[in-house]
Amino acid sequence: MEFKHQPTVTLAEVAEAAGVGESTVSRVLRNHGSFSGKTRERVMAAVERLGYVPNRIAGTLASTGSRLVAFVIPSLSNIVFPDVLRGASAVLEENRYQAVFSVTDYDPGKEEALAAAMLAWRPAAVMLAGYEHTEGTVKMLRASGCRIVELLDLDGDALDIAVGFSNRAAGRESAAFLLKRGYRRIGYVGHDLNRDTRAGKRFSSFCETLEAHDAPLVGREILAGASSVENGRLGLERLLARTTDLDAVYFSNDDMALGGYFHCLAQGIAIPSKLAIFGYNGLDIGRATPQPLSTIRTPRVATGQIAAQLVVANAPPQAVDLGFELIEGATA
Amino acid sequence: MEFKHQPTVTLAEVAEAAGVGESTVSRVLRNHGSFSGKTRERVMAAVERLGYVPNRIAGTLASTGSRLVAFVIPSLSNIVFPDVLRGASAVLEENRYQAVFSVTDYDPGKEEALAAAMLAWRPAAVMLAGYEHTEGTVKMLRASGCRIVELLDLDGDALDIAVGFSNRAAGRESAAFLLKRGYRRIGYVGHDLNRDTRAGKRFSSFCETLEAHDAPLVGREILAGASSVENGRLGLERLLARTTDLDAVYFSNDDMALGGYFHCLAQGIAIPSKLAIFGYNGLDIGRATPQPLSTIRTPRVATGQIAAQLVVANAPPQAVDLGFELIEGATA
DNA sequence: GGTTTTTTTGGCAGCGCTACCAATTTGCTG
DNA sequence: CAGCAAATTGGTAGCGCTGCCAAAAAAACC
Repeated sequence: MEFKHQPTVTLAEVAEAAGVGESTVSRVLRNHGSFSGKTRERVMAAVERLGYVPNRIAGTLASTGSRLVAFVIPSLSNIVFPDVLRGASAVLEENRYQAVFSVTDYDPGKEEALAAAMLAWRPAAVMLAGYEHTEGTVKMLRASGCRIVELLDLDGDALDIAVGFSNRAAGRESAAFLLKRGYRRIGYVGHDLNRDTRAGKRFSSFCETLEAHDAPLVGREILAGASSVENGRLGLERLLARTTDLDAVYFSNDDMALGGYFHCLAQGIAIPSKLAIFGYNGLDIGRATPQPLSTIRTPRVATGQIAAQLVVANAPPQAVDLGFELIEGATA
Repeated sequence: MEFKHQPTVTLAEVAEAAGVGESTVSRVLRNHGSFSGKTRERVMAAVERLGYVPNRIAGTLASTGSRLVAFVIPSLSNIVFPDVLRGASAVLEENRYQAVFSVTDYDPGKEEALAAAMLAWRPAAVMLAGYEHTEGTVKMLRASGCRIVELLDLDGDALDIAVGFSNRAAGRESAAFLLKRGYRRIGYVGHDLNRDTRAGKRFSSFCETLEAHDAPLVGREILAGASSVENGRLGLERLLARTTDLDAVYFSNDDMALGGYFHCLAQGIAIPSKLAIFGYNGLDIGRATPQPLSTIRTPRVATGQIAAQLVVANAPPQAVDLGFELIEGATA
């Protein structure tokens, strides 16, 4: 079966059927401008009768400014981004905006290509992760005239709107917490940092903080793939095989940390007395493990919500710091 | 700062700058129709020079059929749906389609409203979860003339295309597996089944299978909220408090099952000798727990991929069964 | 060189809607 | 009931692009 367009009902046909002008139908449907009660009823009756569905493509083209919001996100596997989308989509739906998205796989080149494709839809705003974009991407976005929202990072200069928190501060506070608890021989298990630059920022300020307190990082294990529970488990296993006397390990995020936690459970390594574990993100699952995971809870859903609200309200350029919360947990 | 449209470069301006006609620019840009090599170069040079970004809104309006694919999904918290989106978006991006989405929160009324909003964008296809839609939704979709893809369920009649697997079969096989292992006093812990009808189908065929083998369900605990690790833990705790001598528990999905698993770990309940645990979904995390989770692995990403491929290829109506895989694991 | 083909090109009418403006109707005031 | 303001309507020119058609240019052929 080849695709066949149904004969679509147009606004003009509704106008005809209702015995009014096209612009009147348009006004009624958008509830914009003035019209009498009976006109409204006649139009609505015709709409109902014909099963009219407005064509937003045509509407958008004719009017200035669209109600599309474009998300260009690195991944859908990392729960962070579905969470952001979730927060944003609720707000956007309420305001009759439509979300469109594409996934870059943490590849800046792909980000540029996808951003270009997105701009072709003339969105009201483009939402991106963080500040690291190619020159081409920045130039394009700037030239597009649409709002630009950078999410989940505040360590840098925003192009327009930024919503999130400081990853550097998160790394710093994580380190400070471990030091305060008396850990001195600290290691790191993480995933590919070149791609996930926010994890990279956390890691570097984590290390700096350790050094500033004369307890430099003792060992690290960086795994090539994406973050995952299995990689966390594998990473900790490797790190422990190589580095002795570790008393705490910082993970690039909770997925990885849970992997490490499971490794300890499986190997009978006492937590936190023998080895402390600290994560990042504050996933729900970390609250339900036998020992709650020590981590930093990030405002992922709120980031999406606030970002969407600012776009809907067409707010002035600004950086909104939503902060984060350190969860002491029981693994560190 | 109020939103201000930049003076946008149009195709007509590019044509002017390149010294060719509008249709020639259009042909070159879409690589469609014929044009000479030098024309191509001149056009591309002008595009580059002016920083022209095609307007897909206008393009879609002018041509027949759009390259938008609409997803109307129940949730972004349940990893199932991000996984489906992930699979689909890769295929769609390769084919220059654009994904748009909205979230129903498992509310059929909201699904209807959002589907209507989606149709206003005249998508090439609408992708929905499962078969349970309101009469209004079905009528609208049918009338729209766009492709309809129902995902993750095959127990029912497809409107057009369906991609997924049988949830009833999954429930049946889960029960058969537990019975084969010798468990006879089996309980269930699940989340709200009215909303998640696919979980409901699994549960009912699970129960039927147990009854057919003279080992009817011994107890159940249904939690009001969404599925989550914490609810799974809480659910199992409640069920155990009420029902004695259970030897196995079936969970509505892996999130819930992990919660149950953690409860057992925390309470020192030996798995599987004292209590067996069986989940559903086959999340990666279940492979990394000290004892791998016994579960059914569902082809979530593949569901998205295949669905997208069928839409892109404009395939005839069909139901594609991708099956599932029973993971024996070590918890049952 | 003169045709006949084939390839390349430009013009222009929409796609379905919104924004603007002018026309019409209604409501009030004195 | 004239006289004017306010509320309601319809007409229509685009929005930026694609698809069709006919014209022009290039290539192929006798």
